[in-house]
Amino acid sequence: MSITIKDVAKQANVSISTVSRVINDSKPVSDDIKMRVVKVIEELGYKPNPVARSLVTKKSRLIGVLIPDISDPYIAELLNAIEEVAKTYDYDIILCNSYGSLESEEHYMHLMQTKQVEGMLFLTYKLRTSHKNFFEKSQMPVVMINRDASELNLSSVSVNNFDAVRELTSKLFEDGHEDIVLIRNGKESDVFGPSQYEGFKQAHEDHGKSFDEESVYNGSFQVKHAYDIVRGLIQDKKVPDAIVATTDSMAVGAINSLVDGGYKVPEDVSVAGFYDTKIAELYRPRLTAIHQPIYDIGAVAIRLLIKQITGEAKETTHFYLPHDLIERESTRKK
Amino acid sequence: MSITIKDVAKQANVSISTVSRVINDSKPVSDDIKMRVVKVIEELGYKPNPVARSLVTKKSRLIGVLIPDISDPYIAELLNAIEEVAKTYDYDIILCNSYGSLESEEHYMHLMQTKQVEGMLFLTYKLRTSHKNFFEKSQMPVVMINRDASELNLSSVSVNNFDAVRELTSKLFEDGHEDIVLIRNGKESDVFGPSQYEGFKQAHEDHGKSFDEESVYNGSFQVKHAYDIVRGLIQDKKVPDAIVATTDSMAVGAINSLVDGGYKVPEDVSVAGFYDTKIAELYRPRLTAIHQPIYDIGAVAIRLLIKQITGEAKETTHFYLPHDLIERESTRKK
DNA sequence: TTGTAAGCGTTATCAG
DNA sequence: CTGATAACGCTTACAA
Repeated sequence: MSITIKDVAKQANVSISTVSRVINDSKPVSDDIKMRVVKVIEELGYKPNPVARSLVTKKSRLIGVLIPDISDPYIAELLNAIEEVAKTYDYDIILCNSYGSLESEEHYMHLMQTKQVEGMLFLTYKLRTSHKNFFEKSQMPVVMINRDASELNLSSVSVNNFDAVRELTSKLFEDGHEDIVLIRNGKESDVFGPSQYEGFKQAHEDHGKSFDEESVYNGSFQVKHAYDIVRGLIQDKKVPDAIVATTDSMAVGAINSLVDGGYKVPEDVSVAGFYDTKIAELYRPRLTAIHQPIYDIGAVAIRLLIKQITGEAKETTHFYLPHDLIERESTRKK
Repeated sequence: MSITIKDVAKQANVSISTVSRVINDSKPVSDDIKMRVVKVIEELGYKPNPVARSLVTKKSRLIGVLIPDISDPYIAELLNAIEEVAKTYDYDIILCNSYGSLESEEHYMHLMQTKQVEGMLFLTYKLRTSHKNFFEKSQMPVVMINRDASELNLSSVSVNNFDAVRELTSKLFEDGHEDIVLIRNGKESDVFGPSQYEGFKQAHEDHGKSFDEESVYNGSFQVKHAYDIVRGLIQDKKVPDAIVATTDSMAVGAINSLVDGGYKVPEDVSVAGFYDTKIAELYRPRLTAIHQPIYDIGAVAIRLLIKQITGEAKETTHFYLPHDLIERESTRKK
């Protein structure tokens, strides 16, 4: 039997409403009574029962975070930020890992509703109609990560993927590479796919290069996939000058494949990654990559969500956070 | 205004108790009434309010998971398992990331209590008295991960770290290495430190080698730390034949340091890791490492916890899961 | 400024 | 088998 507001009231010789008032300081309470109550609370070690509280206030102080893969280092770092700032606002996180399966996502979206989370952070590999429908129906505050969700009339935060890929590709052209291949997350996945694709194309245009659809490969987030794609390239004797991967681990997969096939990186082929997760610095050669302010993306997203929950933010907005091009050892000037 | 049990009762022309009964099928309800109610529930899309439910049943269907670092790949994989099996039992996870800070851990442990989680999974770098006190007071079911917690009278699951290090070190001796160094997580951290240390020592004894305290270095979970330790070794011209790191990323840090210092791995020095996380296969040279059934550890832990919650498991037990020695390219026979 | 009492949406007890 | 009704612990009008 835990100790309740009643116990405190009795012990302090006041009504429970008074106790409630001092807990929330929602209404004026005379100083002496307040002190008395506070003292009793301390003595008894009373903690308000959040469940009872939620029942009446309809607020759970819970935020749902729906992501496709916890073990993705990018997502892990995001989570660090989310968790940390949520804590400072006294919110807790309910974590849901969908493995990218739509079924799972749907399951969780409903769960969130019934669990009365106050808002949710959403990161998906592929955005679908059923997501859209859900967000429209449930009036729950949502912010989307790593994707511009203005089309859904949702707030979101990400880097500008178009610019990032364009910049990275351009840099490679400027370094004297002619034949560049893009390995991106499966065609299916259009999280940031479209604009990355466009950025890649744009860079060709910028440098007066002809663009060939064939130079874009659709991998997946799996390392092995990138590995296999490059192995295919080697077998077909279509090894390019440079490879842009839209994930650090895909870049690593590509490099491994190249090395296993007898090529040197960056001497024979330049390879660049995306995100700049820990492995970029850890792997040898160190990865040239687009650095994303991952922690900040998470932090901005959760703050934005909390503002929406409290009503401080009304309009939906999209935040683009700045990225950087970090040159390391996996690319070179020709 | 969400739809409640009352609405269903009214619509179906029964009392709310009847509705409650069909929801939980806690008591017999005649078939026709049951059908009527079910139908109304479907039509109205009624979902019981878990908060109200919790208030009366004192059950939250929430499990707290307290860990020191989400972005540690080992922990991320653990989380995958935890999350996945929790879902099948219809529990949700509240995730708390302490960054290894005791203060944070204490904060969260109390939070768990007030949030009425039904049980918790606990993973810490260092076990302290205040943890012990907490677990004793709160009668909450707890299972400890990666550490034998029998001394706290708590259930736990891990591999046998003593055996694992002993085996790995022995293998290195058998391969002809003489001078082996152990780089483990900081001395402070005694998660698995003591028994790993003992295992290392035991291997020396097993092979009739003299053991020198000096061959044990206390790093931290940080890659950089391992890197620096090895750099120090190089500067002091005390480069050993082989290095055992108690973490894959520490092994990578060690190798990087060696390579940057002009040594070849495994030609000059053999380096072995621990855990066998993704990077072991990704990095070149591929890491020789102790493989841990990480997913299984998580899965067993959460199942055990749930059993404790439901009362199926009464006794506290410690599970040792089997490990493997995976030989790859970062070590060699001399 | 303080207290009384009516909920919040369920489950559970107890009659019928 | 079914229906009132009392909790659960708290917030919040409404009175005093």
